[in-house]
Parts: sequence; structure tokens; C-alpha cells
Amino acid sequence: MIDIQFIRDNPEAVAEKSKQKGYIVDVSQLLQLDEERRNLIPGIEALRQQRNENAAKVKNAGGKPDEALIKQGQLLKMELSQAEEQLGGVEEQLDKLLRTVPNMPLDDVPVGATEDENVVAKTVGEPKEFEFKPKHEWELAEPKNLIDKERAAKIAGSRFAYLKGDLVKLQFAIVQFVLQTLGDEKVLEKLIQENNLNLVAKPFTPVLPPAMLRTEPYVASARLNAEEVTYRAGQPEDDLWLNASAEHTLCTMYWNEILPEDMLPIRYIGYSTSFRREAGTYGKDAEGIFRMHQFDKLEMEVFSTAETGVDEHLLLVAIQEYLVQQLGLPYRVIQKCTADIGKPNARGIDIDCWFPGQGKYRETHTADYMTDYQARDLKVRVRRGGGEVELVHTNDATAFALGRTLKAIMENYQTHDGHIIVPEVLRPYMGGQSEL
RNA sequence: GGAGGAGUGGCCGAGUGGUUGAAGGCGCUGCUCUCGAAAAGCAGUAUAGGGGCAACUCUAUCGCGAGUUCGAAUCUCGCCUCCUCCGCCA
Repeated sequence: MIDIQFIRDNPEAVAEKSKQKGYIVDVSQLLQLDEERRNLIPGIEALRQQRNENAAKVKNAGGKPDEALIKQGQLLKMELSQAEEQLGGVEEQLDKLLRTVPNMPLDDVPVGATEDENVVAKTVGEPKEFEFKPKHEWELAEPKNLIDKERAAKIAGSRFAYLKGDLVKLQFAIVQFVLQTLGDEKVLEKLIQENNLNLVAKPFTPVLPPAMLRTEPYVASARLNAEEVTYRAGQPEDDLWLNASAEHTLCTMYWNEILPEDMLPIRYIGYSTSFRREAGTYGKDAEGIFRMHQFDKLEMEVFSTAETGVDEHLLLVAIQEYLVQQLGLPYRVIQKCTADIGKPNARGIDIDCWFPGQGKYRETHTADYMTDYQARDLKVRVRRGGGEVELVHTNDATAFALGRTLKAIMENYQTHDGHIIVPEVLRPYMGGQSEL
């Protein structure tokens, strides 16, 4: 949620920047409701004060009840409940409207109306020239019996798969490699220095989070999207959703808490199976394992102070690039435009890896910087040294979405006779195995 | 799933209808004392919202929500969480 004070101070900018992100916000109605609310509050508080004083008088009147005072109290109670009902209505409308306001994009976010206006910030590595027609991952998997979508469809429907054999070992090798890398202060220090960031090299703590969460924290995280993305878990009365990313159970971890400043930055590397409805994507990426209802993902999440929020974001992008480079995958870095960064984001970066089967760069990573937008509703705060309480800044970023990463490795490392070379850095985690 | 018990400030803990936003203790901060420290003493020490240039002031919050009452931490109902016992279970 955005700061109402910011809207009061910058009504035009809020309308304009919301529009840039594709959100039409009725700022004047919002401010009018805000004013109504603030006009109603003093009256209610005065009534409450009278009620409290009246009750005190009844008590001090001694043993026998004073009928006049009790009558007065009953009257005040009625007046108060009417006024509170009115305020409640206004606050409900205001809250609803306030939630339609997206986070404001940072100044360097390109303005654009669709994802076509995203900007390629840089391209790293050259797509490998194959002396044969490179295959898709499903073609490579078939003879080796690494992916079984047909039986998965029989059991769970479309967009599910059984991953098997060496592919599974490869996935867990990636997991080990990432945990090792993000736990290594030397790697972080190097990336911090190379990018001139003003940060400490505190390593990431691995986390296995719950894969489900309740409605209330999910809504507060600004990530619940019941129409297109989020699966309900169990029956409605269970009030549980399947997380669509470990980010959703990580960013909500400190819901309603005030953290001591020395805890920050908190850097987590979470591993979780993620579930997505993929509504409205019928037929899109129907083949292979690129777009699934269920996939495993390593996700970075950082809680920081406001001052270091941007640098933490830049560090996460640097880590993403480092990880992709270590796997030897050609990629490009996309600076997402205002239309594509998402409602709670102030800035968003995608990394697209090269997929030889399609001959295209496709999205494998994303990095989101939410400033205090997400923390405001989640009420995740930090008590600074001087005692002031402030909202934290939140950042999340993909380390590896395993399905897409496996696909990228398979396609980029394929040989003419249909084998797959294991990237050098992963071999130690596969008992030295060099080929699938 | 069944039966019972409990949830109070950073922590422990008192409090079953009336200056209790909350005793007492611990912790923390400042001051006094000291060459310094400890000890001791004094003072302060929640969050959110409204008003005020400010000092300050008002309102709300005792797991969450609703209700009863002139008045609720305290009574009633629903929910959540934790603990104990039984059952089931990786």
C-alpha cells in the first residue's frame, strides 16, 4: 500500500505515475474520502471522550446509580455508534481506493504501455552456434526418459510433469550450488565492490518456508491473485492458498513485527515448490516444461532499511547475473518498463536466458524492488538506533526457477548425438558426472 | 478428529466490571555517585491515528473479530495460536 501522506502531497504525480503503470486512480475521490475521514474523526473522538468522562462520573457518584448520568451515557452510546458507522463506511471506501494505487516507479524506470517497451540493458555471452539444428528440451528428454508429461497429464492434467533420473540430480546440484554461492561472503563482497554498492557482505540464510499461507497475510503482501495465479488449497473454510513463489511466504514472515535494526539486512534464500494457475495462457508454451502449474524455485528475499533498498536490489541483480554466468548461459538483462514492473514494484529487472530450441531469449529471472509499499500493509518495521520506527524496504529476486533452468542447460549444453554436458560448476554436486 | 487448559507491554508476571495503557520484577536508556566500573539512587522506556509551530493533548489497542454495559483486560459468542491427554499419521 502507498503512503496516504504521499498522495496528499503529490496528487498529480500519483495520478500520472499510476497511469504510466496502467492503473487509473481516482485521486480526487481518494482525497475527498481522506478529507471526509479526517473531518469525522475529531467528532468521534470527542464523543468517546464524553463517554469516558460520563462513565467516570457514574463511578464517582458513589453507591447508588445516577439515572440522569446513565441516560446521558445511553444517549452518547447511540450517537457514537451512528458516527462510527458513518466513519466505517468512509474508511472502507478509502481503503478500497487506496489499494488501487500502485507503487510509484523509480525515476530510471522506462515509461511504457506494454512489455514491448521494456529496455534491453545489456546482453552477455553469445548464443552458441550449433553445427546441427538444436533440439528443444522435450526432444532431448524423450530418448533419455527424463520428462514424462503424458503420464503426469493422466494424473494431474496439463502443465504437470514427472521429472526423472539425471534431471533430478541436476536440479539438486543447482540447489546445492546456489546455497553454497549465496552463503559465501567472498562472492558477495566481490559483487558488492564491483558494483560500488554500499552494503555489508552478510550471507544469505537458506529457508524452507511453508508452501501455503492464509488470506490475510497474502492480501497484505499485495501478491494474492486469485483469478490468474493463485490456487486455493483445500476447502474454502481452510482459508489457505498455495504459494506461487517462496517470496510470498518469505516476505510475510515478519508480518506485524518491529525488527531491531541490527537484524538488517535480512537475506534469505528460500526453496519452495511454487504453484500457478496460469489462467489465460491456454496454448502458450504448451510443450515442454517452460510454463508449468508446479515448479520448484530458489528465491532471494531481502529486508533492509530505506537507505540500502536500492543497493540491495542492485546486488540481487548482480547475484542473478553471476549465477547465470557461472552456469555459462547466454543472457540479456531487461529493464522492465512502467507497464510491466507490477503493481507493488518501484523497479523491476528481468533476466532472459537464451533457449537454442526456440532460438529466443526467454524470461528466467526477475528482480523486484518494492520500497516500503509491501511493508506498509504487512506492517514490517524496524526500530532504528535512535528509537524511531520505520517501515522496512523489501526486495525479492529469482535465484533460479529450476524448471526453466534445467531447460536452458539442456538446450545450451546439448551435443550433436543428443547428450547433455553438465556445466562445470555443477559437477562437484553430481559426484563428478559430466554428461547426461 | 475427541476432551481439557491457556494467550496481558522487549521479557517474566499481577489483575474477573469502574483513573488499569495497565501493579511488581527483569532488561534497556539517561542522570547522580565513581579516577573508571560494579553496586545503589532518581528519571525515562509500546504501537497507531487525530489536533497543535511547539511544549503538549485527545482517541484506540491486554491473541483477533463481534456483542452485553453508563463503563470491558475482566462478562457472552465466533475465530486464531499454544500446551496437556486420547486417536490417527510421514
